[in-house]
Amino acid sequence: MKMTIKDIAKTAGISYSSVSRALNGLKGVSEETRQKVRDIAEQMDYSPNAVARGLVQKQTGTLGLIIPDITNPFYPELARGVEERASAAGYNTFLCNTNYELEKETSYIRNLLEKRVDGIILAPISSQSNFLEQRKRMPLPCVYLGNAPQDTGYSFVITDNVRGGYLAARTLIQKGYRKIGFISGNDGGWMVDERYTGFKDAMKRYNLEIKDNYVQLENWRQESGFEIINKMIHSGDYPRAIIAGNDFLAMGILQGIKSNGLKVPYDIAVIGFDDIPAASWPEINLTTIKQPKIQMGADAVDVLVALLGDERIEIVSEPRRIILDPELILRGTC
Amino acid sequence: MKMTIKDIAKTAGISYSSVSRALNGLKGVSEETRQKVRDIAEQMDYSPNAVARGLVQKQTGTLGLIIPDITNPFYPELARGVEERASAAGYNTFLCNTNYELEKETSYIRNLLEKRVDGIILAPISSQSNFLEQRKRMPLPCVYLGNAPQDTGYSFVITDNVRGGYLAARTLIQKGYRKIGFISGNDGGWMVDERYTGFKDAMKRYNLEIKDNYVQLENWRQESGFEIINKMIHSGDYPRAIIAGNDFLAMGILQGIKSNGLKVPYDIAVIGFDDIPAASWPEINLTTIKQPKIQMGADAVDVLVALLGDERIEIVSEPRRIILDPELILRGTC
DNA sequence: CTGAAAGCGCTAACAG
DNA sequence: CTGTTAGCGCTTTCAG
Repeated sequence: MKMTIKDIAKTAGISYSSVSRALNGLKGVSEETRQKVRDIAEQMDYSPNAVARGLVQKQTGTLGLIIPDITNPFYPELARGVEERASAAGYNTFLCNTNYELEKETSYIRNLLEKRVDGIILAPISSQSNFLEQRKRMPLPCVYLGNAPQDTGYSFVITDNVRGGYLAARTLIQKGYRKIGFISGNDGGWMVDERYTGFKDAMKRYNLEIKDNYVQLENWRQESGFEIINKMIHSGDYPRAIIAGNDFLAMGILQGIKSNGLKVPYDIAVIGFDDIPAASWPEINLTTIKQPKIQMGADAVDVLVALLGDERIEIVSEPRRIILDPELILRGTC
Repeated sequence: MKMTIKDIAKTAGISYSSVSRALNGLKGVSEETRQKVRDIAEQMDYSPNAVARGLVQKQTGTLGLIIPDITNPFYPELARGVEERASAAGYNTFLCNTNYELEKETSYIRNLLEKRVDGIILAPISSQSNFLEQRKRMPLPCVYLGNAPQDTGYSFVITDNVRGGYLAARTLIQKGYRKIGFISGNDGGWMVDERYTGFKDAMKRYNLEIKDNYVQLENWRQESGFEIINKMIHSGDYPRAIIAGNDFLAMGILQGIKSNGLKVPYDIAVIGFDDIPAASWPEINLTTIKQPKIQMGADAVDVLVALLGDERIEIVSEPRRIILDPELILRGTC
């Protein structure tokens, strides 16, 4: 049977509050009893009940990570970053896969609320994601990760997507490309808008025109990249360089280009976003704008923990906004 | 402030035990009061406290998933399978990344124990993984996933690795290859032994010799695949076909072969293991032995839930052993 | 059908 | 330094 603090107290012949003190390293016990208690605990293979503790302390030492799909290579690194940092900070992480379904996202939030997680890290699907818009406020400390509303009062950790878009475009422009296209998924999130804004900024800055038919905002499926570029090429009027909304899409585009007998980057250059692991494989070798994914995950935890700290001392904390720098990773596709 | 069952009771003017019954759909309340309670709960935005419930029921509705590395493309699908099924069964999943460190695995187990998870799904690093060997018994329902000891009394879900190894070898042999090598990581897990056994079986069955220098059991890093094949090729005596311990290694081998100016499969054929997503990308196009990863994850949850069911009715359950069929996925590398 | 009461395992005042 | 006591929010007998 599972041992409790009372069992220890009994065999030690002391009160169980003393046991609690001893085990938790609180002052108010002699070194002697402390050691005795520890010995007994060890020997009885005692395992403190975090559930009971959570009930009284109103802190569970757990947090929820909500992501669209762990199977999408962008998210594992994010998850790794948060899990690692969370664990180091004494938190356990609930993994929640929404499978891109808004409804699941909502139900997970409710679910995590019931489990009384201390906070939530949310990598949202789209801008409709926010619980907050639909109901009142998120009733729990929450930090947006990767994709976030910058104007509402929420904490977030993102990379500077505007700058990323700008960087991508500028790189292409400086390499001499003039006819530049932009192909991306469009889930109604904030991220795409930001990246597109950066792209537009650069084009404007260098007095280049953005042709409407060079811009396609559809979805994130790889095949969709294939099809779009294919259609562009067949139309006879296609850009000399393309910025893809993420690496996955870029890979589809790469395949589409090659399947038309064209060469990358000689006929069409491509630059992706995120720098998923595969981008660095020799077979792919994709130039891309890197997001520091593990860092982002870790930072999100730091932000959340800080928020929790504020809350504990009853401060209504200012939202913390962290915007990390993207990095151009030059490889073979541009 | 957070509402409790008592608040509801007060505003409804009834006892809080009735509220509990009403909310939990237990019999013993009139439809009338039940509806009233539900309305109030809804309107007060009541969220039941799973921690408190967990304390009394001694079930938390959570489970732990321990894996080496979510960043390794084999695991996300496993994780997806368990998370999805767990969620459907009413469980939340703690994600625990051991980063291939035995010590972390052990500390996570202790940690999960304290959190009073209902059970653990363990994708172990090596055969030393088992808590069980070191201490007495895993003090909690546990199912091994992917890599498991078949002789001890534990439940597990794996694919038939012996058959997988056999399948890989037979495929190669039937295609006419005679000089076949085996390159794999060797972490002291059971999986590699099983696959190698299958390989040996097939070679024996077809009266083929296994040359010692064609077998290299080192580690799982991709570069290691590159280096090993490189060395083999330079030695002048190299196999005409290679079975790789997993797809990642196979990719390294592929790169090594190409970097030597040799062609796949004409000069050397390659067959991998697992069928990670990248294996199906046109740029990789790797023939491989597929593990039904999502299925495995889901099955592991089913097994665990069954175990928990047994436990609840105080049955010492027989270990459940699920061995799934691997599948040959023929692509371009053999 | 409903209420009262005990208690899950622990922490946190409060006395001594 | 130590023990007593009162809950945390809920489920679950046990009476009524």
